[in-house]
Amino acid sequence: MTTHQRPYHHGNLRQALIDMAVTVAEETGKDLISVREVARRLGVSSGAPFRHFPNRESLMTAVAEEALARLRLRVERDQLDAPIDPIGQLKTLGRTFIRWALQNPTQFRLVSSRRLFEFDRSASLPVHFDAIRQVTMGLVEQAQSAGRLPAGAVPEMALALRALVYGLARMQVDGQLPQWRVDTSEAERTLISAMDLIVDGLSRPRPDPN
Amino acid sequence: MTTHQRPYHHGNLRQALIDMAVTVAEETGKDLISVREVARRLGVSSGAPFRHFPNRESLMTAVAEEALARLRLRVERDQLDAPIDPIGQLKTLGRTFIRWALQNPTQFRLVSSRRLFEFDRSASLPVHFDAIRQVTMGLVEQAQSAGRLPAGAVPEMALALRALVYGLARMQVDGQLPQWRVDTSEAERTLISAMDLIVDGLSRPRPDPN
DNA sequence: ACCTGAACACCGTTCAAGT
DNA sequence: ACCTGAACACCGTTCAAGT
Repeated sequence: MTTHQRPYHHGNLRQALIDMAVTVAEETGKDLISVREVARRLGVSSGAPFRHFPNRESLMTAVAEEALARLRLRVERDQLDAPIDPIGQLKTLGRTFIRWALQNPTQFRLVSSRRLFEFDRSASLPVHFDAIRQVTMGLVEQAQSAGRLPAGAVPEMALALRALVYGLARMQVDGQLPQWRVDTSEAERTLISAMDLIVDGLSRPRPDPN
Repeated sequence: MTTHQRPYHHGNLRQALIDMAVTVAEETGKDLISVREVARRLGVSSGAPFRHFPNRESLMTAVAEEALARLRLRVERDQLDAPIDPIGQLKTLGRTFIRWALQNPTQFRLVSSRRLFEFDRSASLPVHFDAIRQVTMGLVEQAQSAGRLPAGAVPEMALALRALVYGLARMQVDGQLPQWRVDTSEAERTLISAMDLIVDGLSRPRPDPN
């Protein structure tokens, strides 16, 4: 009976701003979105976003927080179905990371490059980040004590393995794969198989159970 | 005898714009520099830069072209003094890349992320990029036929090794190392030793010469 | 409580006019 | 040939006023 005029109050503007920020970044291909454009696309005035976020940086922080929480969840969920051996679990971790990055390039860049907000000013970002890092280090440690990975400082090996998957994912997201003669359609396959190549090259055979 | 009033014509504005763009990016910590600020800092009008570059993107392309040419030169020069064996040469290549990235973070990000210009629209960027890629693949091939690296597709192994050093360098430049408990003062050492850990873990002993 | 819309100090880019 | 400076259509952010 009432005409569906947009109401004066939006209702859930905060979440809508977070979602629209990602959409706009994806559509324009620019990481630095315009708050005015986000507001425009949501049909609110240019000042409205600033009722929910003190500035653009804090809107970007909210986007990053949501994204990293999702990655952590996916890491933890995927580990439940992973093979029993630590090498297989490390590969699963790498796959989860690469797939998430390729499916959420905007959020991946935002969370990773941190140029659009202050990572440490967030309560949740360092916590989620560290949870994933602890999973990585735990698997490296297990693999080493099972004799499946060469000895060496755990944090350094974990850093190197993370750098490998981070580098692979970023090369794709940064558009470098065409220069490496990798077709977009087979990007994910190629990245995962490049990771496997390194992990398999590093890993020692399962010790004879006798 | 004449007072040193700034002359109407700058003389070498093109190069000055390229250099000042990097300086401003480094000082502000923002990759997206303002052309107006660059002009202001050089004491020219806001329109002057557009006599030398049709738009900001093309100024950034010029910065990237200069930077990548320098990296290529450094790669080629450093290879001359590298150890004779291909594993040592691969490590030297990785070191060159990591050091360059850490010493030129702004240019590294610009060249790598490519979000501020069109990589393929440049005549020189793809050429320099490919030169470095060919060096990488050549070393991988040599190492494999000497039995020092596990067998496997050369392009994939080269991609993986590049991703490793790219990832390591980017983690530092993106400010992630504090979360990995790596102190800034020892960043370079740590990254290089993480790379060595992987390359050593991958490499097979030199075959007995008998 | 939340939103509007004018205002301010910025941008990138253009272009007629100056040297 | 190269540079100036006003102009235009944008920004992020603030804030009095509206609902």
